Amino acid sequence: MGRVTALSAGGEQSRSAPLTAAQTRIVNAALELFARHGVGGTSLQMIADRIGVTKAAVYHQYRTKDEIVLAAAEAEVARLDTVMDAAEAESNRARVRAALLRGIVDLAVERRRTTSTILGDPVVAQLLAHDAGFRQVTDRLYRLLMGDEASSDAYVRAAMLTAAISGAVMHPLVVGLDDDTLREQLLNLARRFLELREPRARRKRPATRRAAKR
Amino acid sequence: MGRVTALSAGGEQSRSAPLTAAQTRIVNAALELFARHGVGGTSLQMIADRIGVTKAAVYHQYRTKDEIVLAAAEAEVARLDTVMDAAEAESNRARVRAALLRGIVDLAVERRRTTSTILGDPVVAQLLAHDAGFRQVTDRLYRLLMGDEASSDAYVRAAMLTAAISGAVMHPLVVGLDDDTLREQLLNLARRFLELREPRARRKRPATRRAAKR
DNA sequence: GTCTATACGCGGATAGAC
DNA sequence: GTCTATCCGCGTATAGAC
Repeated sequence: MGRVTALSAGGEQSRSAPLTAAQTRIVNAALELFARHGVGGTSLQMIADRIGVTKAAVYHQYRTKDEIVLAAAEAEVARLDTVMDAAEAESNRARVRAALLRGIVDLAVERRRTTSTILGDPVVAQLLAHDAGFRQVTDRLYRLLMGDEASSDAYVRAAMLTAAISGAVMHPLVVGLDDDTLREQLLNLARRFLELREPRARRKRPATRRAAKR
Repeated sequence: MGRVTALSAGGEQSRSAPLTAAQTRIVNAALELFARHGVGGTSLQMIADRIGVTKAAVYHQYRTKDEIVLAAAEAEVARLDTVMDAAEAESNRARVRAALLRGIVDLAVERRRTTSTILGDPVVAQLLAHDAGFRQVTDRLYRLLMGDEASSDAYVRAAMLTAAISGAVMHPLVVGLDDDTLREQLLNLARRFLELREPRARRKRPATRRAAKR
């Protein structure tokens, strides 16, 4: 199971092409601006001004704004990849899922003003849906979460769980909560949601492991 | 509490100023285009072209694009208001919550390609956060969902539940599922998530009380 | 009350010089 | 790699026609 993926020393990104110095400057500036003004509210001019160059100079590095958005999003996604690497090092499937859940919640809370703003944008979602590297990461995530189950129940469950975590951290209802409280409650509820079993056997510890229904 | 709002014949909206004929045409066109191209990807020109007028004619009805987005969003939110009206007619609190949950899930699935695309947009969320009528609706929703509970657990729970439902319906994992299946699974899991109780004897003080002001 | 004509500034995008 | 110059579409804005 333990597939080792090569990570760059900077830890900035893993699969896509390594960034040049100029590109790194652009992506970092973009990440800060996206978090503050949203993706649509950030212009190439703002990015250029922040670095101290002209709009066309930025344009020379990335031929379109979408490419910048994609590069910035991939930098965030790379963090998820790292979390999965760590989780996958655990010994059995239950431990892997537990470590993964904790890692995801930690990540979501830690970057509740950054990642969610970027990855939550519908334009970004559209872009990432067509990105091979990103799909690789999400596929891995869903496989780790649901195992080999392919039922509609498993799909909906995984969709709800990821949507709940990423959506809750930037939800208006919880803006007043500090990171520690949010993380604790989120992990607690997410864990129990993931452990929900089919309504048949209600909270009755089954003695034997149920046969894979598949 | 059960305020009866006058609904236009089309059932389009409830609390804000009633729309003129021209405004209704614009909002309807905007809703279709937003669902297809996203909010940021829809220009005033597209809206004007679809109705068969000039851009300036549209601008004459709504002085800014944000006003159009707001009007369109409110038309969607009005549906939620109707669902809450129906749920609140139930006899006791448990029944109200059950009817509400079913109504929310039905609504989310029915408009899985419309509502979520519009209300999920961060720009729209920002706009709605400053809209009095919208906050009234969401406050009512959260009160019906959580009762009078004001604990951080209740906040996180409500945030996760609403995020899970609205986020799951447009999640890549479930695009292949038909509406009936999605609705059934979603309702089932949402119901059980809402019924989760606080586990006993599991207290670990965070101790550090930091001012959560941001 | 609904629309047209026209214009301004900004944003993304491109070509070519240094 | 970075620049200037230029293009077109977009949101915004005003004045006025029916």
